[in-house]
Amino acid sequence: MPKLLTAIVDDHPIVIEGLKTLLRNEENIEVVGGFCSGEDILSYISTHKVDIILLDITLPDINGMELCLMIKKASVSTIILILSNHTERSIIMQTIQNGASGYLLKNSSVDELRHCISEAVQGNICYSKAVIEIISRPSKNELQGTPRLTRREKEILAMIAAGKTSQVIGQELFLSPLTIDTHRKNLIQKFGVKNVAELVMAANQQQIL
Amino acid sequence: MPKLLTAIVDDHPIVIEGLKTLLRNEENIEVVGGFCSGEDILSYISTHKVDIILLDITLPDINGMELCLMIKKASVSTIILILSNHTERSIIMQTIQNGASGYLLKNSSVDELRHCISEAVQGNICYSKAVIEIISRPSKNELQGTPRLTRREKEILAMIAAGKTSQVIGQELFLSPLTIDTHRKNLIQKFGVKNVAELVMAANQQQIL
DNA sequence: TTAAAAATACCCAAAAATCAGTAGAAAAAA
DNA sequence: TTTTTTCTACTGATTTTTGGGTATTTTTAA
Repeated sequence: MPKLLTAIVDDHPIVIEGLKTLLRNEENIEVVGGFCSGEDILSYISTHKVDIILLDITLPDINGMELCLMIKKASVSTIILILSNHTERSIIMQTIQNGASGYLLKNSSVDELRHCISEAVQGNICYSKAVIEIISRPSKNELQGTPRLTRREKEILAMIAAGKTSQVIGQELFLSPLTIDTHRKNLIQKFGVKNVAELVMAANQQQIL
Repeated sequence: MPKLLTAIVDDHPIVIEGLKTLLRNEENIEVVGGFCSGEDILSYISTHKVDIILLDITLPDINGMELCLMIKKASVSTIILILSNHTERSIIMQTIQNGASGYLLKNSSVDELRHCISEAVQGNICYSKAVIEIISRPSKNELQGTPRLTRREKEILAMIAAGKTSQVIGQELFLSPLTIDTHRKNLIQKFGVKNVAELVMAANQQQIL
């Protein structure tokens, strides 16, 4: 079985060296290079085959999330594992959406890295424990500040967010536009916001929409 | 090693029976019951220990995403695997955020189900192949629909989303409110929407805000 | 069954947003 | 340096929203 050609992309050369050392003992992995910028890795993969890329989010020229997309565009079969210190869920989700096969924090154990690599080469998506916690956790936070909306209110909120005016909503629901105005008013009050722009924003943050 | 106590929640009894049959041969799994509603499973777990719940999204009384949260609130240690036909990424992401440990489509193979269960009991999050494709595939919105915004437009968009009116924004940026109106108009045009509600919604979906 | 919550509908007035344009100045790109 | 884009600002008319209320009916829950 041929070794997995692995590239490391990180703006800190020390991190690259550390990873190289850690992976030196892995039987099925061969580190083909360390790269400090998005530019570098993109130009490398245009001429060389790479099976796995360990990718940081913070890079000098381009952010790792977008780089993900570009790498995948250049080479679909290359597996990307994010190795980052960023703990925001939005970033994690974005990378996965952009084609990454996993996300690990930099303090992950070698075991976790090994496991994620093996899962990833099988076509799975794999997160380190700490990342799973992040993904699973914030729902509580967001749920607490969430006002309880009635069925009608949720329905109308969605229609407002779709850009419909009170008149239109009234027509579609066979209600008086004045009723919709009342619901709109109540929504704005429940969320403690000033207008629909802020309302839609808040509803989005609380994942109601 | 004790068997994993497994509950099946689905509004179609046939699906429950099918799963029971499929899992009958599994050495480490014992199906403790099939439940047709959120109510049923919630009342069951209040008095019985359950290790794994195979959960459908479509249920008569409550949707599976919210049920996830409620189950986790009632019993943190219970592992939830979603078994659904819904293929929208937003639903998949939502369940994971609400504490599910995996998501499989109903046409998944038993092998996949087995693999996901074993990953899940180890504390990992696991998706079936088809689901990974959905997660990885960038949505139409994201591929084409993101308009290029100027610095000023981004700035003003954020302020609009914060619920500020043109007057207020104008004051804060030392610009005429009429200028802000123009920017607002351009934003609405660039996004191809009708008003700020839809604008904020679109900006959120495209992760600009 | 009775109380509470939700859904419905209205009034008035002020504030804000939307539509449909034009247009000069400044900054960035070619 | 020229061209293009961005940023700025305006007119004027119309529509919509927002803020302050009230009030009846229908559901839902205790």
